[in-house]
Amino acid sequence: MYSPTSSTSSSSNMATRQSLIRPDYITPEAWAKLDRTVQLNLSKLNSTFGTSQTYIHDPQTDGPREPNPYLNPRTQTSQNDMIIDPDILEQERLGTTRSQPRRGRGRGQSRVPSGRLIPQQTRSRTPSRSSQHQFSRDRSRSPPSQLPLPSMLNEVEKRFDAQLGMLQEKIYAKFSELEREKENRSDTNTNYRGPSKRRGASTAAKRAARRRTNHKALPLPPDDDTREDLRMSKSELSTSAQVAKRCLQKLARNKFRFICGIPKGTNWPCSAQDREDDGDNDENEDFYTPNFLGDVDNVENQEIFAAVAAQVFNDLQNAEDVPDELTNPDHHWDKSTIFEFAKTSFRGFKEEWKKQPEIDPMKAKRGLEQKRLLRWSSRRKEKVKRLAMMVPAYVEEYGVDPTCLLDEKHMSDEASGPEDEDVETKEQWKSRMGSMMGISTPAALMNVRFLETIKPNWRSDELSDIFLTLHTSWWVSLTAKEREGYNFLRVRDTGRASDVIPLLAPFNFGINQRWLEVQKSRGENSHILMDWNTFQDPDGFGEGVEADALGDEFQPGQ
DNA sequence: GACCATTAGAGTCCCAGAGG
DNA sequence: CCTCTGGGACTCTAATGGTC
Repeated sequence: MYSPTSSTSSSSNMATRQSLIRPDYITPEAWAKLDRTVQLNLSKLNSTFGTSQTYIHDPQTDGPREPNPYLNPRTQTSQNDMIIDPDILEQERLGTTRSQPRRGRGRGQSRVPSGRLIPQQTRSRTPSRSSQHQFSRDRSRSPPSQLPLPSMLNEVEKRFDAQLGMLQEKIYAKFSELEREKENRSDTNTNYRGPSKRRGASTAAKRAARRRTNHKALPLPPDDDTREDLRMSKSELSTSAQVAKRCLQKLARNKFRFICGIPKGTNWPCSAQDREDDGDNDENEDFYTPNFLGDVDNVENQEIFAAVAAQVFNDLQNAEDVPDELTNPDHHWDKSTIFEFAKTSFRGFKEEWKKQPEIDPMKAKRGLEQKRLLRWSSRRKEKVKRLAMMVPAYVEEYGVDPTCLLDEKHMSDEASGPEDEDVETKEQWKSRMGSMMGISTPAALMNVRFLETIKPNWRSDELSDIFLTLHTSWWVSLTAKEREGYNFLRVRDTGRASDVIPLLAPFNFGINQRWLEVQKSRGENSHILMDWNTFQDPDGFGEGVEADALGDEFQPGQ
């Protein structure tokens, strides 16, 4: 790239003779005080990264073949490591010139002049222009090119044309999108005076426009603040946007599994190598394998995210395939949204991958424990719902309302397997449960499943009795047919108990005081038990019975 | 970003009833 | 008798939010 200070002359005289260009961010006073060398360097930087000063081409000092660098950016794109700022070409197409700094640019970046080339840092394999300039003296010692100058120029021109062709495709695609946005605007705003549709569009853009006419319009990028971006966190989204986000996330997740060839319920491979060693190479070689040792920034993983984004986005190009949840024009999402969702899925899959015994035995064990806790938790919640249904009957029979006692944390747990499979196998456990229920034949055992009730040691017999009364009342209320629907048999009083302390202190009467004394003497759970024995019994229960009896002459059990 | 607990929702299993 | 459908209970998966 030509710059005012990149004269072909290498003599120091030439350098000092050159007109040094003061960057406009340095005042003339400050400039005058600077060392000549510093001025030269700043001048070079200014010319390389942009200046607002107008440079008039002087054939006498610049040479007859050197173009004015700021007149036509296309003439400067013969380097592989440079790309054209798409906005520039877009402006050229529109015949407009940007006179204001671009929106969203930082202060320093806004100094970049219109029409300059921007370094393509991520792909650059050759030193940037500025660094080449800095080492121009070294370069001058390198052997001269074997190509004569006109051939070199032709070669450069060819490379430029090829690169420009690709860039134009991308730019016109973007431009077409902008056009579509304007079309949409013009539907609601008849005062729109933008370029007429299709005029000047390339063949590619026209083809794209024709394709679009057959497709359902996808959400456009937000042009104002009213559209909800599905990348926002769930709590920040409206209900409909949450539904859309869930839908798109699911599409990304399913596509992720699909292109990796790992259906739901299948373990993720430990590595690509393991997968190859697994046997059917022909089958596996078509699939991506995530690198779970890496994170979301890993190049291999990013490739997968990009593939997921591209394929999901492509799948949604047909109107028939777009789920209703994703057709709301008030929601914004695009390929980058799907890319982000693929990252989210990856994180989940990585956790899943880690929970394999061969990857992390401890985590695998913990994962199984988590699943068990989840099952138990959902059973406790279901139990509270059932007991709550029987409250009216309880009130009718005993005259007191037990609703305040019903909390999921205070329900006893029910296990569908042995406490420790290393001590007792599942079959042994089932056989033991069967014998307690009077079922001993293997054939009969085949058809039943058991839930072993675990006695919570912290709970008093009085509170346990109330829950049992409610539960029995619910069970009796069912028809024989309904009871048959519950194919789990509950086994009580097996001796299995738990010292797990609920994180919600019960009413005083609900506490097993002997257990509490032992726990307090140990001291290890004193921080959890701080507020235990501080909740006075409600009317009709525990000490509340006496108070209630004095007031209402009521006795429990009436 | 890892880890964990919680949550929503989908999947699975079993059964009953309707209809051919 | 077979198939389909719907419902309930239970289980599992994946997302989410909070904390570190």
